Amino acid sequence: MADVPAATGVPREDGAAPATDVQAQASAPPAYVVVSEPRPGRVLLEPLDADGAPVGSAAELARPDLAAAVAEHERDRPRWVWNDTQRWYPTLLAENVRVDRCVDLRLCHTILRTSALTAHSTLATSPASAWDTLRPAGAPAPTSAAPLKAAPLSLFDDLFLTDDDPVPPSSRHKSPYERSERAVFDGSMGEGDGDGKREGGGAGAGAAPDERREFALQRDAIATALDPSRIALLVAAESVGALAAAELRHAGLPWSATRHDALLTRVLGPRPRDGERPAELERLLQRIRSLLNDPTVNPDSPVELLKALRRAGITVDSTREWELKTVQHPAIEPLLDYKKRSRLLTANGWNWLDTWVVDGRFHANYLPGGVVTGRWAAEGGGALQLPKQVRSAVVADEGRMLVVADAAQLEPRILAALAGDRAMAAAGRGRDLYDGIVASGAVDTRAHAKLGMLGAMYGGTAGESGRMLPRLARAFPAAVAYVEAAARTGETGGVVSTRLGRTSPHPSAEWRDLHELAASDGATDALRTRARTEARSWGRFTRNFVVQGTAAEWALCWIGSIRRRLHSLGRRDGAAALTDEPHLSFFLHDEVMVHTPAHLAEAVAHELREAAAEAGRLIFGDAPVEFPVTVAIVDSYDQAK
DNA sequence: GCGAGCGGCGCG
DNA sequence: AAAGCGCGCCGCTCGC
Repeated sequence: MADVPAATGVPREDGAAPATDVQAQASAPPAYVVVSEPRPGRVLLEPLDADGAPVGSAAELARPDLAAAVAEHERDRPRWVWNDTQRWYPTLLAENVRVDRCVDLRLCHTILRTSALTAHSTLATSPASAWDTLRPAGAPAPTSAAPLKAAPLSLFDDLFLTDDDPVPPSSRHKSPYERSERAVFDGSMGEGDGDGKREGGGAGAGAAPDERREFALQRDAIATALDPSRIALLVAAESVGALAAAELRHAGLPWSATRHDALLTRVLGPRPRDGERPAELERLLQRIRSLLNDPTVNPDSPVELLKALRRAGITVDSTREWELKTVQHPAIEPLLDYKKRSRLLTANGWNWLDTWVVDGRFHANYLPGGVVTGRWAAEGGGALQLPKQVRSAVVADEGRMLVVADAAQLEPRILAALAGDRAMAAAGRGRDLYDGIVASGAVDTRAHAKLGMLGAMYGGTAGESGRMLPRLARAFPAAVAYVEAAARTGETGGVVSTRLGRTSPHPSAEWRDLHELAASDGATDALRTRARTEARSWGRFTRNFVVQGTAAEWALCWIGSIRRRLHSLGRRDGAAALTDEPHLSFFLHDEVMVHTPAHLAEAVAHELREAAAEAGRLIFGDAPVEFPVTVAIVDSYDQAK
């Protein structure tokens, strides 16, 4: 059992030592500062040493004083430990306070509760707590009219009522967490600091806030994990991602409302009055109605449209674009044109512009960990679905440039590294991976290589994609075997994990019931067929989970490294605020955009490439897989390709 | 009149 | 060319 820390008097009442005294009293700067809210409007800051034991004095202050206190502490670059980055960081950024590092307890809790690497830990085996149901804090809407959902009720009020439990013992072992987290994201790689041990220390008596108890549980889970360095890197990356997400939202994507309006006017006609169709849509509507011989049909209604098409002798099963394209009929061309332009109006039209672009910026709300695989989600404005059609409205400020980078063939490269497939690694070395697959002789064209690899990673069996699979399996047996094994695990109800240990959810109770029923003696053929369909479907999910999830981990490490490098560039350049230095302004799974002073654009491009190589090393060590990025330095987003 | 669910389509 | 993974958001539909 690990040490039970000695009790230390931790002043926590009003009048406790102000934050500025902490450094004077402590022999060494705190490794962590835990941020909590003992009661509404008050904030408690508790410095901890590298072992998680209290050091110096805690300080309680009023919420408006937080930014100044954080800025003061930040000189020592502690890791800020808080329940939810989205809850604390936006207000700090609003006061121009940037922090280097944090532990996002909410996000890390989710990972550690479900990871196969920490399945035996106290954290994972304890009954569910409020940490399991905590939703990210609702971020403030960019305008009062913005349709962001209201912030969900905080569950932390409950947490503060149950803080009398004993503090769980933290591990005596020094986890690689310290080392890898610093090496990764602080630029201290190779400095070899942080190995000095301090055993014991006080964990405080009784009244520790839930954040500290949760933090101790998480540290224990990491230290006792099957492969601590992987899960440690994952939670560090997840947390730095949370910082980056808040900074991305804070900075926003530079957006020219003028250019956007010009684009809309070009495609749709002048902005109509509320409730009216733009002229170009009206024109197309009349043509469609006339050509279908139906003076009232509404093409926005799939039900009505389908009926009208059938009356006109067009037999289709849906009104999807790809199906309509197979039809020969004069009404089809204007109909597809209508759909295209109508989509622009409803998804990214004037209403979108009014709602989401404020003072020349689109402030997307990114949700780290929002996708089950570990990808980010986004809400509000469809940030992760920005159509290529409107990217010409993303324009750098005067004197600045956009540096756009995307990871080339990221997912198949991730698979090659995961599977240790030397042939596939070689195919991607120094060139486009799909070209390399063609050069290997496995398939005849780049399009086939891409189709085949996507099919292998998504579980496609039909058509061209399925036909490529046997060839790929011969040329790259390790890679194909890897995803096949992941699929098989899912089909039989098992869980799979990414490289760093994010673990897939278990199939639902209904899924398991269906399987038991189908396996029993009296099962009908129909039931068995359904069960097999469901099994394959879940197998496709787990198959893709390992690749998409590990690619997301790569992206988190990339972003963490980029963020550190850009800040360093900015400091050397004398920038005072986040938005003065080169900063991330957009993120899209395997692509980033940096908004930078023009004179630093080349340096930024260099750092983006270096960061990609660093991400590969962090996750895969010396595996001979390259992660090249294509970089474009442009004035507007549409120029990057 | 409200809201869950669906069809459709944008992104990776 | 139109299957296979992960999302968010729109307008419409349909049941309450």
